[in-house]
Amino acid sequence: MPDLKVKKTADPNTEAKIKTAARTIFHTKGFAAARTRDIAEEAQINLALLNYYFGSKEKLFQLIMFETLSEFFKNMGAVFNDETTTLENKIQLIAEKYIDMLIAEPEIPFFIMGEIRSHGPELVEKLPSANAILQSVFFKQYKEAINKRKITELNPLHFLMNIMGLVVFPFVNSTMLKKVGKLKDKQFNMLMEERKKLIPIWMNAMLYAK
Amino acid sequence: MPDLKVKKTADPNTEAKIKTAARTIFHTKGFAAARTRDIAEEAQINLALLNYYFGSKEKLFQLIMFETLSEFFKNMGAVFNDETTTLENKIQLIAEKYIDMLIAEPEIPFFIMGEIRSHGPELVEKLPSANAILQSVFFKQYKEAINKRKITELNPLHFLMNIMGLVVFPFVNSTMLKKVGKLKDKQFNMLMEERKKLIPIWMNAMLYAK
DNA sequence: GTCTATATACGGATAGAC
DNA sequence: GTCTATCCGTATATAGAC
Repeated sequence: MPDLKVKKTADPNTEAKIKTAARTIFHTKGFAAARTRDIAEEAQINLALLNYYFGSKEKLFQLIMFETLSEFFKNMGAVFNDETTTLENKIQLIAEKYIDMLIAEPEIPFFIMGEIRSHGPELVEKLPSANAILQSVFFKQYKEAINKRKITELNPLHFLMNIMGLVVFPFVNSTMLKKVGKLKDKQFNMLMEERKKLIPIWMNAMLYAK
Repeated sequence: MPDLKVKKTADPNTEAKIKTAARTIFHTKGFAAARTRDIAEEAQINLALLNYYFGSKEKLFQLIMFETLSEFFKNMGAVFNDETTTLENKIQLIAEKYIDMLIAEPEIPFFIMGEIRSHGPELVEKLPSANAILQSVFFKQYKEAINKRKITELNPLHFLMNIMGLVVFPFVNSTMLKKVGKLKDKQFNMLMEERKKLIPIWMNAMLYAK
C-alpha cells in the first residue's frame, strides 16, 4: 500500500518559508512592532516552529538583519572601489543599481535606518563597508575632480548626503509622495526610473555649481 | 499654622509634563516601541496619571501626532504660498527654516514617516497642506521658471523630492552619517548649517542643468 | 489629583502529545 | 517535525484608598 501522506511529513521548506516571511514582516514593521504570530501566519506555519528552527524572535531578527545588511552593502562596495570606472560612471552606476534594488525592495532603507536608531550605533560598527566609504576610490576621484576644477572644497560628506538624498529619500518617504502626487505604485516606480538618468546630470551640475 | 504642603497638592503642570514627555518618547521610539512607563518616568509622574489625564496610550499618541504634524506643516504653508517672494527666495527660506527646525528636533521626520508607514496612509489624509503642495505658489513659480528657460519639463515631484532629499535626508540618516564621518553632534550640526547656504546654490544648478 | 494594588490582555516561549 | 495547550513575563488600564 502506497504512502498516501495522510499525516505530517517533514516539510523541507519550512525553515526557508519562515525566513522569507520574517524578512517581509521585519522589513515592513520593524523589530518592535513585528509579532512572531505575524511571521508564523505569513509563512503559514505553526508558531512553535519559529522557535524550533530559530530559537527566538531575537535570534531570527539578528539573522535577517545580518543578511539584509550584507546584501545591501555588498554590491555597492564593488562599485565604490572600481579603479577602472570614472567618477561620472560611478555616479551613474550607483543611481541605477540602488534604484533597481529599491524598486524591488523599497522597505529596506527605512528598515535599516530605523533599527540603527533603536538598537543604537553598535549596529553600525558591524558594517565594515560603512567605515571605509570616505577612503574609497569613489571619494578619491571626487576630491581629484574638485582640485582639478579649483572649486571650493567642501566636506565630502556633503557629496555623500546629496547622492543618497536624491537616490534613497523618495523611497523612504514614498507614502507621502504618492499621496501628494496622487500616484499609483506603477507611476511612482516610473518616476524612479526617470531618476536613474536625471541624478547623474543633477549631481554633475551640483559638483560644479557657482 | 502655615500650610507646609506636606502632602499631595495638585500639581498644575502634571498634564503639561506628561505631554512633553510623551512627545519626547514617541518621537524617539515610535508608538509601538514606546511604553507608557517610559513616558511616566520621563515626566516623573505616576503611571496612573497618564490614563487619568489622557485616557489611554492611543489617545495620548493621537494628540501628540496631531500637534507634531500641525507644527511641522504650519510654518511651511506660509513660505510655500507667499506671493511676495521669488522662487529663489523660497528655496533659501525653506532650507533655512527646515534645517533650523530639524537641528532643534531631529527626530521628527523619521517619526512622521514611520508612523505614516505603520498607521497606513489614512494619516496622510489628515494633512490639509500635503494635498495642496503641488498647487502652491512655490510650484507655480517653479513651472514658470521652467517655461521661461525652455527646459525639458519634468514632473514637479522631482523638484519636491530633490529639495526634501537634500534638506531632510541627512537628519533621517544621521546616525550612519555621524559614524561614517566620525562626527560629534556639534560637527554634524555645523555641516547642516553649511547646507543652508549650499542647498539653494545646488537647487539652482540642478534646475538649469544640461 | 495622586498613589498602590490589581485586573486584564497580549506576546514570546516551551512542554508534551502525536 | 509539527501540532495543541499552556505558561509566564510584560504592558496597558482601572479600582479604590488617601
